[in-house]
Amino acid sequence: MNQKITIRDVARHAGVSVATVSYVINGVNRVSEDTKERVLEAIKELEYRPDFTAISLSKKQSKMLGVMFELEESGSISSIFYENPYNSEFIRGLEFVTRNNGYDVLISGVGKPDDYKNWITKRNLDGLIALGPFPQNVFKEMETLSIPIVLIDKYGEYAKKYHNIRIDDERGGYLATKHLVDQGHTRICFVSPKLTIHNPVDNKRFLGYKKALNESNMSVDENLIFEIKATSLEDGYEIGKKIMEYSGEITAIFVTADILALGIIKSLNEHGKKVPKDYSIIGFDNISISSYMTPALTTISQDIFNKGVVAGQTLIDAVEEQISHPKTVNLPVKLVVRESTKKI
Amino acid sequence: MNQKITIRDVARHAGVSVATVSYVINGVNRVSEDTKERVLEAIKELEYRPDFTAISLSKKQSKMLGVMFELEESGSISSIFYENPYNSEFIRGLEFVTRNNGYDVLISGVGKPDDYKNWITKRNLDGLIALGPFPQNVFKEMETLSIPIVLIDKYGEYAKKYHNIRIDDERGGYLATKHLVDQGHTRICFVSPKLTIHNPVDNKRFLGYKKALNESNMSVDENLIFEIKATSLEDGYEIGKKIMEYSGEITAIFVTADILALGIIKSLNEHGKKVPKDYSIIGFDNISISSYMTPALTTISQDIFNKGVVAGQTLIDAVEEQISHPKTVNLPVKLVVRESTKKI
DNA sequence: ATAAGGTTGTTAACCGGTTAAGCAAAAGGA
DNA sequence: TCCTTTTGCTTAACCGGTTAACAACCTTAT
Repeated sequence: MNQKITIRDVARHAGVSVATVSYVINGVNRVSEDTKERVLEAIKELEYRPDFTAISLSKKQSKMLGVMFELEESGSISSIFYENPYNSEFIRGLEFVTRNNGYDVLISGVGKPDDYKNWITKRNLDGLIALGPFPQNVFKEMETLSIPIVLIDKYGEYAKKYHNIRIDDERGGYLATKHLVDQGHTRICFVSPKLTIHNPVDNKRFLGYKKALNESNMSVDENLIFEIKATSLEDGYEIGKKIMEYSGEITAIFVTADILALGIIKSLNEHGKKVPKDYSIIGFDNISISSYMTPALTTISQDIFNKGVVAGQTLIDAVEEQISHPKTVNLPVKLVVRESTKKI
Repeated sequence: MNQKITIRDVARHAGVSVATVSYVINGVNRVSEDTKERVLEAIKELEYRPDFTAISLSKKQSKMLGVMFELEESGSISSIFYENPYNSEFIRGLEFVTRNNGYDVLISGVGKPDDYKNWITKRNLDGLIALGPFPQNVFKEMETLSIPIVLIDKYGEYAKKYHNIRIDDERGGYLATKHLVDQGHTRICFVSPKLTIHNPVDNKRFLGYKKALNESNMSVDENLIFEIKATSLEDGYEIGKKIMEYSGEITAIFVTADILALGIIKSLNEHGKKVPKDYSIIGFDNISISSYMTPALTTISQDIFNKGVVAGQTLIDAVEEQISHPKTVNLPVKLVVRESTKKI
């Protein structure tokens, strides 16, 4: 390979010192128009491209942001991460804004306790986005990190220390349930990951579910709460079977992720049940395929791309010290009625 | 932040020189067991983590691999990239192997001609994977790059200079068409991106389509070739409308991507047509949702995760100089029969 | 005329690692 | 015994940038 062009080559070519070249590149106002032009000329002629690695080392910032989420035992990024287009769409929004600001994004998972800290330190990441659920202890570990952190869809005490981007989950839960209630349903399943203190997102949605029921003088029937292990097609399918095994009456299902709805519907179909004839079903997220399924899925829509954009912008602002105090952004949700729900 | 622990801290703490510490870390066999132990001890005590940035600078290798693909005009990564789970699944396989080898992967798009070269140089990427279609001139540009390159699903003269991972596209096209022919179909649509010299993948699949028809004494009817612009739900939907507008007879459809099939089916349904009653449809790729759609999609399956793994391993081998000459791997395809096709 | 300040540029240390070269002491060979 | 190797460790230059400190020159004010 032909030798790499360095800042020293440029300096020599322009007849100035390396410092001057550096100043020109960084827009430091210490150089005369005259020399600035000569330097710029040299840069162009030599096709000089500053080396990020060297810049990182001396400036102690890498122009790289990390995205962290749960990891499989295998050490592989959870297939669920990729299976659910929600995450892909988020990343797309994120990269849109980071790219336009000269940042690259690195994706990793939370594996062994110390792993991701290692990763952050080694790669000199400038900031971190925490996506998806992970064990509580990770948050404790995070405190020792000295880079800005943006949490996605997190609630709780620990979350207060960081920046937060989330949607109005309670309202989402409420809108979904209300829609079903308005259509005359009274036996409405709630399907979500386990409702624990560690899962406040779904707790909030559950709160909305409960609120809508209560408003119509109904109460939560514990038998209608179904728990999935992970947000995947497979898990949706499995929970669909469970629902089919239930002996009581069910006329509608509220699932906290569109992707789960797909799995559930397959299950129902295999049992000879039709949506929305036999069951109304409403999802959450409004991923792109939702409108292409048959039947098209009624769902609670959130602008996931935009969520990624806001998260990215917030993190960059924090990294570049435009903001210092923890900032929380609440994004709106709305009901999108399609074909999977109908009046009873 | 508490000062970063550097190799000099470790050296001081262990009472040796930095060189010795470096040798210990890199397993250079020049250090006595005794001092090695002291150094290791110091590393542990101080929780020292070598800085990749510094390593990159001096070793001139970044332990980062790039994934390059087409870019939207907006400068954003093509939404299609994320919309099609094919790509996500590939990346998942890729990251599985890179992660286990200490590499991180950076994703970018091909934007302005010079853009991605800039990116590669600036980030000191060790290797590159080229995914998805891009303009011919990019390949010419690539020649000036001095890092190993792995091409995914590429054919043609230019491809011979690089490593290639692909599947047996012709056989895929053949199997799909043969399946439909075996079921008694004679009026079979072929839906794919434009068949040009720049799109050899779909050309190969078309060859298989043609071969299967010819074997049964049928010939290609130009009217049954439908062209989509991009591999997206939206484009599938649009082409579905076109198919509905066609006045001649059609009983089956072969699409070169599952995601397109979803869009087409929606279109058909809106015109009151049912799959597989009115139309048999077969896809390509076997993405995860294919088996969860209604009807479940008959398709040509390729192991996309594995494709990512093989691509990653090949690139790493090339980077680490385990292989020098261009290597080509052909992965198998197979027919997966589900519900979207039936005997006429 | 001189001090003070602004403008434009250079020198050299530094970021945190790697590694060629050098050197002393121990081991091996004649 | 003396010379050559080997072993074990250190010194210092280097990777490609940034930036504090300094210097020379040119204005302007007093």
